[in-house]
Amino acid sequence: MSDVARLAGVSIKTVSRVVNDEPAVHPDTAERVMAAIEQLGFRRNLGARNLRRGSTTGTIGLIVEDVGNPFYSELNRAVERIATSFGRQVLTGSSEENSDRERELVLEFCARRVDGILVVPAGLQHGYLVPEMRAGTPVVFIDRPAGDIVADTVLVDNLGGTIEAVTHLAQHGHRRIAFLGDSPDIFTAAERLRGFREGCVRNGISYDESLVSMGTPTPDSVGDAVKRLLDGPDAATAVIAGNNRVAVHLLRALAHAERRPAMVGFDDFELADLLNPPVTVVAHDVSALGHAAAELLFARVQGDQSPPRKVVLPVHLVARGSGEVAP
Amino acid sequence: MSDVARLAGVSIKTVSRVVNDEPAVHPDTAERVMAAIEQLGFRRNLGARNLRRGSTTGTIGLIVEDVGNPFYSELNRAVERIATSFGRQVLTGSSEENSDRERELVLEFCARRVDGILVVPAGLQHGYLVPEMRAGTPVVFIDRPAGDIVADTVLVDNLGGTIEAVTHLAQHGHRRIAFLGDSPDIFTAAERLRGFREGCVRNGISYDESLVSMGTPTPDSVGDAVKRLLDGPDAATAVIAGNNRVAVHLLRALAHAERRPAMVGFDDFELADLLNPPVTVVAHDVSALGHAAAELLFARVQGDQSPPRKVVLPVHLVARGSGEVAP
DNA sequence: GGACACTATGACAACGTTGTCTCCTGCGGG
DNA sequence: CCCGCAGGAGACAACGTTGTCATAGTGTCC
Repeated sequence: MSDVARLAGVSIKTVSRVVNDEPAVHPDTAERVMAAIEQLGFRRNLGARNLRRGSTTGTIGLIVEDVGNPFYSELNRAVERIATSFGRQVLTGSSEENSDRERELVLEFCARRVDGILVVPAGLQHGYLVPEMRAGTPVVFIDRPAGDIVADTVLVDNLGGTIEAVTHLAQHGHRRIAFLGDSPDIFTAAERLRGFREGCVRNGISYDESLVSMGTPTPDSVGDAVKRLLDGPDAATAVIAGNNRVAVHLLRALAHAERRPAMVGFDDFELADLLNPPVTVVAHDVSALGHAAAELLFARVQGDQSPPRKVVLPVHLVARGSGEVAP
Repeated sequence: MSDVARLAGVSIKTVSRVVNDEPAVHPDTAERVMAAIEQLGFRRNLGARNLRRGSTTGTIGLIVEDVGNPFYSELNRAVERIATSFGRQVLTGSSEENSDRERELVLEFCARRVDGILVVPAGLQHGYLVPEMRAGTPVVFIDRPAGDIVADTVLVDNLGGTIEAVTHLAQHGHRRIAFLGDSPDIFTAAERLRGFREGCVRNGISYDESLVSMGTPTPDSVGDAVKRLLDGPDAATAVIAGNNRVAVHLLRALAHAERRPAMVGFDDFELADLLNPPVTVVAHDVSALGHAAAELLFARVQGDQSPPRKVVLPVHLVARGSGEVAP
């Protein structure tokens, strides 16, 4: 900046005025300054600016499990859209479902003085956030609630969605329904399992623990579960996939099975309608999730001091075929 | 920081020494300082630190067309992985295939003094980058080359891949092959079209322009093209989808067609193997693309001054069924 | 002609850090 | 007893900006 000032023959403050479009600069002077800026390729240092102004940094942080997972990337996109409309940039990070990594990312973002943080929490302990939140960094939890603090949260109706899935299968005559879920440490997985149990109760189906398999989904783990649950005289005639990754592994495991059970997945996914049979899912609007969370965050950024809010977005069952086959 | 200093009864410089793990601080003093830090919830301001040290900001920028597209989110993930290994954070942005937006994002990132930029360029003019690059911000182009400057670039073998696709179809007896591509303004689309033409020549097929349809893929545009190209006496018996989005729309358009042509897609996608028939694709390793680009960028960040490099990653045809049906 | 308003500009401090230099204290060796 | 040296700590400037205040010049009005 001082280089520009020297070249234009003005003071550094005048350069500042020009780059900030402040009034009270003579057009001729402004033009000289602009020319100097152009010539030197000057670009103002936003870091220094933010430091001096004590203002916001114009960035927000987004932490998800894995930015490469289509579910989270759609979320990322929705968040980015809102952030852009508020003139903010987005710093992203993948926690890899590891609470230490989550913490590290959050604190790193705080040290960078992001204006706010959106997080799909991996851990259950968020006490470390208290000082940051007290210091004025708003935090909104997405898809899963905070572990041990009260904070803004946006969720989907995991319970209701899974109940709906069970009911749908029951209405098509299924009495033995299996449930394949992610690790029960994950809120959504636990909640959906709860919904499964509740759904069984409501539909007069006796809840059978031997038809439940929970755990981080891998091709092998899901394949084994399929063998175990869908074989034998007491085999399940229908199966619910607890999330999109379970669903993918399940579909692959079933591809070469002789007898295909009815199936409903939680989370919609691309091409679900083109499979054979098309996959019935409990769908929810991931964009809306990101949208709602980001809107809430920016309300906080702009000073909203109301009590922490908890938003639960609706889900709806999309019947495509796989869930409508008889036992 | 001065609050911490006051509380601990030391100078602000000593606090600095403690948070930087500098030697020559008495253990007792350090402990007092740590306690004060804990009590006040102090977190050092990285912006101020970077300003003072004149060092790197510890961030890199990544600009893609759409962070929500699985192709780019996988890229994002690969980049993030390398960035993390170099202790950097990633700022992401979606250009939406708009060159003005691309420029805006790049300049914004530069103003934030990112250590380097990875960009899937939307535009063809990159002269605006020259001052930034001269000022020391390395830039690596991903998936598409820079328009009018020489710069590091990582591409995939679009030409070879499409030739391979045509050859594959020709070997299965197809003589009338259609090509559905994205807008020809996009480098990869143009390159693949060139590969299509070259593939026809090499396989003794007369290149028929009426079997080509280029343009931003939408369900309607692809649906119309399908009707036009796959109907009538001179209809194509096989079709090549120029990228993953064309492929998805194409599959949907073909789902209810009476006669299904053979098909090969460029870009692999999840569940391609589970469709009926499974989709043959020209696959490439998106992670490797991000990996290579990020590695190259960090080499530059760390001072590599060698001439700009151009890396072309290989592709390979994955035969799954849809490309092996006879005319 | 002096008080006043207004325009255009600059000097200087401050944002929160850290690098450099200086200072103080205690200790061991001559 | 004095000197030098090392460990521990602080004063101060500087990073690149911008907010505040001051200043000089130019009309304008009574």
